[in-house]
Amino acid sequence: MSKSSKPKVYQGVLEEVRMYIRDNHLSPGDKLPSERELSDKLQAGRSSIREALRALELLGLIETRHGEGTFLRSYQSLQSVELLSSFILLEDQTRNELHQVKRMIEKEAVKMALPLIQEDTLTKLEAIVKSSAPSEKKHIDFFTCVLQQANNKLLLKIWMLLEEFSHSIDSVYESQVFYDKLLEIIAEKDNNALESLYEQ
Amino acid sequence: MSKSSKPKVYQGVLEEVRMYIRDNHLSPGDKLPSERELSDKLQAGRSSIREALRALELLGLIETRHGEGTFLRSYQSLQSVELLSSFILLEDQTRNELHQVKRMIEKEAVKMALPLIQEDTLTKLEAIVKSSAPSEKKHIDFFTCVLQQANNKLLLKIWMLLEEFSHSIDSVYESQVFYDKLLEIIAEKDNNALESLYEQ
DNA sequence: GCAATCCAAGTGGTCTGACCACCCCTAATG
DNA sequence: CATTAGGGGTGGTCAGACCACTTGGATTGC
Repeated sequence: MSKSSKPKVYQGVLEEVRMYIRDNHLSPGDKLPSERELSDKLQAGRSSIREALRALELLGLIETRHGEGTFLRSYQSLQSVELLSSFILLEDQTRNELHQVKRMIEKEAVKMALPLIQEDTLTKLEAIVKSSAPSEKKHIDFFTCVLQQANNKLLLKIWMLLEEFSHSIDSVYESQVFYDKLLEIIAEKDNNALESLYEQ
Repeated sequence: MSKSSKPKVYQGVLEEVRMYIRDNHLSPGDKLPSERELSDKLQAGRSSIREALRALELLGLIETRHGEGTFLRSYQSLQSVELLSSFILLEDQTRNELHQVKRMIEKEAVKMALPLIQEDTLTKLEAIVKSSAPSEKKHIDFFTCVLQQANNKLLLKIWMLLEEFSHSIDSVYESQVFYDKLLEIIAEKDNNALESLYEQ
């Protein structure tokens, strides 16, 4: 007759830990009680405690240091994004969609970076384009640089993940002419030309 | 002399499980090997297996049914959203990045969908915009529809993920005027106007 | 023959206790 | 006084034991 399943211990632990953090006003960097202590206080087996802590760790909410303890951690790592993305990509990585999304991000990254690009970055990009490296490395170097300028770590991370996956699936990169034009567009900060370049 | 810490078993298990899913072409709903079987195959204690599975469960990537087994699950919602939001307040920087990326995807999704949008979809969007639903639901409905038309499941998933994060943290949505204009742009399939609308 | 029932096997859920590896601090050592 | 050895605390891992729940086939009763 029951509809909802029995709550699991580790979920209760998550709740308790959260309250502990709130009630003790813990800030990033502060230490949490040890696993054995939590096990004691919360009346739960150490393994259940660990299941909860491991989950929090994977989410990037805490950090454990062997021999030292478990510490609260500021959430900026974007760690969970990485994991989630990789599983999302597992499901149906149709080449076309992947390629389309990646290309879109690259285009928009350039657009974001445009107002922020300085002379030195430009020379750096130029060097990359003119180098004799394989087109794959060239591509990665180029857009890594652009994305850094775009000043959005989240976007950078997403792009790197897509890049990695696309690398293991197919390897379609742009032509030399493409990069030349792109460089020109960046130098002149021409938004419309950028759009047209990516139209094709 | 080693600098990087020893990799933990449960992290290896995560990797293995991911590969297992890929190599066996598992789809959402399919069953994973039992904990004991994994423990056997991967040469790891059952508790380590469980730490990995619990983490995946918290992320909403798998579902475990007592007495039945563990199943792959299509990404629906983070079990952990409340955790994330109540635990840590995202840094401003990250928050902005999130918002920026999400907005960018929405814009590009419209662009992708433009050539594919039919009369009936347009009426549907119109209904959403004119509805009296809270702006949050309106936003989600609107872009879910757009993203479906854009015909790129990957982008849809990425967007849903971001939307969920953003939802638990801040709730800045667009104004009514914004949607009206957007609708008009879609009706007229005006790419340039779209860019300008999103400039601000 | 067919339906209802029961039970054993398989699975997740949890706890306990035992080691190991690692970090830190302190007391003994030189 | 500096160095070192050791002990205690902490996370990391494993093995084994139960329990609770689901399922499906064997058994039973009609």
